[in-house]
Amino acid sequence: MARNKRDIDKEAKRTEIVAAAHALFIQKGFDETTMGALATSVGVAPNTLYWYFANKDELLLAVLDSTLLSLHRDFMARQFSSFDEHLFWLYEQLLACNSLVTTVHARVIVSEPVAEWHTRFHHMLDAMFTWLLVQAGVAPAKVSGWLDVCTLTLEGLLSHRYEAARAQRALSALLTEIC
Amino acid sequence: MARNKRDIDKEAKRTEIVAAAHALFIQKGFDETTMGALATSVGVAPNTLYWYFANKDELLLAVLDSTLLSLHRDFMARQFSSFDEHLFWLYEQLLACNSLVTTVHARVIVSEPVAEWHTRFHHMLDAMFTWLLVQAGVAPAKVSGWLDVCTLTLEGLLSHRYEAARAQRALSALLTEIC
DNA sequence: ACCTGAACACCGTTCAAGT
DNA sequence: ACCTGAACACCGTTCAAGT
Repeated sequence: MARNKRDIDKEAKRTEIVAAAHALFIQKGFDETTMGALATSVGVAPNTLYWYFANKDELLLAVLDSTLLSLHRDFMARQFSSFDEHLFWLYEQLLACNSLVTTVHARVIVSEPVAEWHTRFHHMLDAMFTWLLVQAGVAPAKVSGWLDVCTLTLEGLLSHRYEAARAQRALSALLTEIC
Repeated sequence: MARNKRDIDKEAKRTEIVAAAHALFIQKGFDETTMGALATSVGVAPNTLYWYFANKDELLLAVLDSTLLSLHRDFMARQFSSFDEHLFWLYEQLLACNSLVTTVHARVIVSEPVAEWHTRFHHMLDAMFTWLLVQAGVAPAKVSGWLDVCTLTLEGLLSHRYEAARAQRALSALLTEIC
């Protein structure tokens, strides 16, 4: 996309803003991060942010996309020996940005673009779980029934911030029963 | 609690406000319901609400409590022939106020009283599911492992507003495997 | 005791103006 | 093209004043 130096600079600035927003959204939360605070963290006037992003929700979408992209990158760079290891790794990764999960669910109701992103995200999760379950030897006919249980349990564990031990126990209960 | 006429009037007014807030929170959502809109809906000045409730979160807590109370009342007035029927009934009841579920999860992070209410609510759900699972003949040793899976799946189905058929399928997958 | 008008602090966003 | 100061609309909340 970025053709000339000007485009590259603009892209770099966008990336810088998204990085700062990512840090603040996770540290303070989306609602608690004001555009003013984000602006000072980047060293710019609040309204300057609106030259790069139409509004706060588009900024959220950019943060979500970049988070998912780096998650995917890390995933590809790893080898997993078992279904368990795979699932727990994913759990730990997502736990680091669990406040984003809650934020998405809150904004889905009021923002159409966020709702679309949320749908796409779940399609991705579904595809991943289907692959994992089939890989683990679950009969394809039974997969569809378990899909939502797996996804929702995982998401619930994140948004409720359960201690690692409890999350482990719940995921284990699921796994031993399915496989 | 209400001793004399004055207390009764005050309690009645509080109940009226809570009822109006309940309707608006469910119809429009918590964030999208301004104190001003709620005030006009009750026919009073916005700041009058602060004579009855310290802030918007306390109003939310009152709505949550009243919702839970009437749910409990309805529950007691019913007979359930099976675990399935019981669970689906609960699902349908909670679906009617699913936006409150999302709101609670969003406010838990920032409001201590809401966090306490949320903890109490999950204790209640845990107790209920334990009772149901034992009733259904699940070995007590296995109950604790399934508890969180049941709770989180139920909550996830609500907050994601899945169509009835899909929710039915997920809950059925859980039930047939557990029992 | 109960209610209100006016005001405050804050926040997302816009706009006209600068370079 | 990129950035800013000033302003706008809105919202939760407070406060002094009314009855």
